[in-house]
Amino acid sequence: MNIFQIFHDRIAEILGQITASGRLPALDPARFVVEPPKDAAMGDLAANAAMVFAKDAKPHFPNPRQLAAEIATALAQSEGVAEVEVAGPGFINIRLKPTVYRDVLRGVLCAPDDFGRHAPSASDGTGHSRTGTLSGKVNVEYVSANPTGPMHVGHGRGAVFGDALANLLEFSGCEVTREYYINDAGAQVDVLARSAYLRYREALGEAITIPEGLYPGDYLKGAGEQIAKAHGRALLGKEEREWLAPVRDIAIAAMMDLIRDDLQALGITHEVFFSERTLHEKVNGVCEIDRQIEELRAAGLVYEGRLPPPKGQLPEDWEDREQTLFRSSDWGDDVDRPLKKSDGSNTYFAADIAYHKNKIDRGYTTLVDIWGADHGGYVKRMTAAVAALSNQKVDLDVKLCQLVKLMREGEPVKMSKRSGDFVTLREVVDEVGVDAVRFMMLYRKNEAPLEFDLAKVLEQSKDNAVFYVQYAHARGRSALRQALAAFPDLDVSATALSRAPLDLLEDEGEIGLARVIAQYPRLIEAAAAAHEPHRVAFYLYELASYFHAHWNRGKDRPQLRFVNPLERKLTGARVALVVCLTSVLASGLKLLGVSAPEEMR
RNA sequence: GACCCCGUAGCUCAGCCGGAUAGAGCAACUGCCUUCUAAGCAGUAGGUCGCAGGUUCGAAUCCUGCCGGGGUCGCCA
Repeated sequence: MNIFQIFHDRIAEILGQITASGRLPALDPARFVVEPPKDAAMGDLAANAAMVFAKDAKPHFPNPRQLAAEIATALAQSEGVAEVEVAGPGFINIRLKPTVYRDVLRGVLCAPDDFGRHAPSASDGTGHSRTGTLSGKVNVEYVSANPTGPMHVGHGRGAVFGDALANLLEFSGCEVTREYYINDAGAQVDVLARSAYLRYREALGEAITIPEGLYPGDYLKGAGEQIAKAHGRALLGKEEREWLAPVRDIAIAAMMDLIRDDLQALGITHEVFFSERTLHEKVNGVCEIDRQIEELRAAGLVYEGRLPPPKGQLPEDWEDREQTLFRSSDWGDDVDRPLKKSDGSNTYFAADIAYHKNKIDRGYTTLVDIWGADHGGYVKRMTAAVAALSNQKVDLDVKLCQLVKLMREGEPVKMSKRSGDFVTLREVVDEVGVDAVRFMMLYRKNEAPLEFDLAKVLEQSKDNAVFYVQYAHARGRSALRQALAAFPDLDVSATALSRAPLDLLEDEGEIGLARVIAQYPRLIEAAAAAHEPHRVAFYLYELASYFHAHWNRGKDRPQLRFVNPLERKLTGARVALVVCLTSVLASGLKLLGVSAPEEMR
């Protein structure tokens, strides 16, 4: 039950009636919003419809306040409305009867897991929000780290972000596929293979030194042993071109096992692992990438031509030559982009075109790619490509995650050079736990840089948002346990709680809590439409803070406490409220992939 | 040189397709509590929203140009 949605619909209906009376043109209801007012003293809901439509209404309503007044009058008759007033330049402020919040709470109690959820319904029109489509098949591609070593902290951010976004979209009614694009083609995996080959020789007893340019990490020892196990001494002394492919296969598989373990430690699983190499594999002499290029050429999107040299620092080996170009500048990119390297092989972009075409062909209506910020320069061409490939039918939203700066007590953590590596994601997860990592990485906009303080996230204090939110949940669960201790026969089943005398919830703090709870569905919809899971984290913090503040008032005023051994009915009503609260906290935490503990001890 | 992201309180950051007096936490200052409702509570103070224009009834939000920080810039993925 989304009260904001309900009143948006009602106001749209009233506007429709005014239109029918000939005093307004037909208007798009998606243009106005119903939102919580700036200040709770102004009421429960605020609508800006009269101001948004001021221009259209001018002939019959010279100023927005007059239109607002007419809407307000009609709205005052509406169910659940206590009072409507026009304020400021033309806001319509609605004060609700307390029964509305009781209905909301009962809704939560009856179906705690579904509050805020949008069923994957068909075309009832409600799947479309004002900012994005919240229905249909969505592919979220995230992590997609090169299979050349364990994940580092930066990868972790994209991983957590993508996973939470996927959860959020699923909860909002989309059919979501979580996908990992394995960059298992190209020079980097050859370097990996050469590095693994050294480890293979090492596993067979040779003393090795790892030259500059190869991966020195210890994590390749396992791969070396696997190669030794599979091939014995057979690969020793052979030419690289003989051992490269088999070694590479084993090394990549080993690295993917490593990465999958890292992801598992973060609670992340993908449904699809898509191998870039499959796009390069030739069938009857033609690979998927070439096939796509030729299709695009036939469609006039690919041509042979020259590119002006890049301004600024000119690459040393720049040579002006004719090459195969994708007409991305026709679709919003700055210049056309090359698809072939000088040696005739395909560029990464060419492979990515084929890959995204594959996703389009699998029937997704929205594609979301999660990339590191260093790939920012790549966004336009990919967006252009998807637009061209799908004839603008499919949306691509690329979300860039900024880098993570690891701190400890405010001091930057030194990157360990020990294994030729940085601080791995696994080390961080092992040190502070998956909940802290996930929550903190989501407690920031994706495009803002993130400082992650290893000491702070373990603090058990209000300064630490993870703790604060989880504590609110634990505290709520504890209240429920206390109620059961005071009234052992108290029925806390969903049906019983939904029949609790909620009209006894009269305190401003209780009503305020209900008000924030009622905002959850709206928050979810907005966060999902904007592809911004961080909003969920901030909402949870706010909800927790309302709860803690109310709880603290009970210290001085015991009559406000949730459990009162002398007041069975009142305790029942407050327990119902607390169950609503913990349900919403648990629901939001689940979307973020963070646990909702029963206690913090 | 071009493109992308960022610039909001001393610090770290929110601010939901333009909306009412720009918010929170930390730090600072002032009180309160010394608990059994568990790792404090309440309050005060603090901002030319980088700068300058523009769009409009209205701009932190949209547009343009600067300034500052970061990133990227055929044949790395």
